[in-house]
Amino acid sequence: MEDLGFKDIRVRFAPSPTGKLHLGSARTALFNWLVARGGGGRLVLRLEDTDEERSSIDFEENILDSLKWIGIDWDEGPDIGGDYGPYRQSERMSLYKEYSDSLLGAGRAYRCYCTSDELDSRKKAVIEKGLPWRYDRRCANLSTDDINRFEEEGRPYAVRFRVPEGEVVIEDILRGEVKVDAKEIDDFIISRSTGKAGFHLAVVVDDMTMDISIVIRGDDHLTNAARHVLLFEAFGARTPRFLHHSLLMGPDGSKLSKRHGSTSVSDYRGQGYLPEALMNYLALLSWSPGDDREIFTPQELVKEFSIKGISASKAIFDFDKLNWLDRQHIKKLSSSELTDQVVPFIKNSGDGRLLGLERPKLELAVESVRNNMEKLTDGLEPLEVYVRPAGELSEKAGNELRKMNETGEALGLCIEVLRANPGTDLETAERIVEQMRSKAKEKEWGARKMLWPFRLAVTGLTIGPDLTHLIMFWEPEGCARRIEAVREKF
RNA sequence: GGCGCAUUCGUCUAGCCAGGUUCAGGACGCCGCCCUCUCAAGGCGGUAACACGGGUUCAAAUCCCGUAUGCGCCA
Repeated sequence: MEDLGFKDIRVRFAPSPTGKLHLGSARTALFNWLVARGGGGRLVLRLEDTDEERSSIDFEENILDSLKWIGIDWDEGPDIGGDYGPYRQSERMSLYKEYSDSLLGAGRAYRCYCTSDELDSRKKAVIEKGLPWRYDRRCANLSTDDINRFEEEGRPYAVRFRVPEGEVVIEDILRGEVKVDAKEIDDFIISRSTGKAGFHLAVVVDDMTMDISIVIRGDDHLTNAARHVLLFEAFGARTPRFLHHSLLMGPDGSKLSKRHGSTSVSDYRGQGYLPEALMNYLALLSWSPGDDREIFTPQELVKEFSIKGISASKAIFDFDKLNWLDRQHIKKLSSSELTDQVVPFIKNSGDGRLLGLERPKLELAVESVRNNMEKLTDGLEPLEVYVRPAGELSEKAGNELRKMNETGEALGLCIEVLRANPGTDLETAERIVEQMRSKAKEKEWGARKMLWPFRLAVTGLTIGPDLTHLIMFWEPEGCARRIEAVREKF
């Protein structure tokens, strides 16, 4: 991680608990986390829960759980506290009021008594003329008389920020200096008529009082950042550096949403993706180490990550690549680790038969279907081969067996070889397969003539794991019995 | 509508800042071949891009200016 010129890096991730943790948000959180962990900084988790209608404790839990699951931890937050708390905006309302009042007192903000109906009709009129609507500053310079009259009427008021003239410069790490003419910004509301803080004020007060040095968030806030810079300046505070990363898009190029399928981290968890694979994939969208490497563990990401490697252009979510990456991470797990990962999904599937297996057998079984897995859940169906009763053939398998000549003879030879080679290790299994091959050769058969009926008889299926795994699982004698069970039916 | 940001294979990207070594490299996907008892996995090969138009320069994916498109923000 390069030196960004900060003595103390403090970054923050500030989700609204109005939905499950979205992949896009997770990506934002990841960038923050990588900057913090890679640069010896601190990551602050802040909940922007001011929307009481839509916020819920369930979503809050989902967000925290999802972050933890994917491997992101934080140094300060609503669950663990910290020196800059509280970390829920709903608990910081008096702070916002204080700052809003200070702006009011300094003349940098003013009371606006316009009702939303009045605003709407004026807006409509302006737009009909084809002009861009901005707040018309009707209340910007109210006389004392006017104010007194409104107050006597008991009219509620919002507080608007008095946007000064001039050019606003946003120092963005990815995009350089982004300049916005303050004329483009209307006098936005910093405190609603309900007394609640406006979004922009809350964000700035929080970032300021929480001593955030780099604000890393989505591109959708880039133009909002101009408002924020103005507020920082009005408060006489140091403006943080910004990094606005690109947004996550769906395959059709629009913002990733439910239309494109699952969008929440917990959905992917449920579908059997490994957390390190999802993290790896999210990091790879918009970030590259500068060379050809693509597969990274979380630790490697922290080590290799650099802001310089982030691209400013859009990122389209590609399910195929995620699946491929998940497979790569599945390959890295030991049999035992992989089994640990798969077991919860077996439990979830309600198939008790597999759970009845002894651990070594289960590991063997799981190992044998590893190459069929893109996701952990992909292992479930192929695993069923191990709990099929002996002698039961699928329709396809039965047809295949009947189709072949000299099946009986082949199966007999298989049994012979199996019984001649007791043993449960891989070497024995390999030897058995080899001997079956040589028997076939002696008969001047292709290997298929021997091995295909063997598979069909032992598993009852036309697809399944490698023969050596089947032999190790049932052991030679078990295989022989399973073959006999099939022969009885012929 | 105004403003802002972005634009290299279908997708993620390397290269761009410090122009020539690039008729543009890697990965996913797709296609083909090989391996093979099955399904996979794996190996090998192929497909496919510098948005467009002007400049600057001996030379531009790389620098500058426009245009187009996409996305975002303001409502």
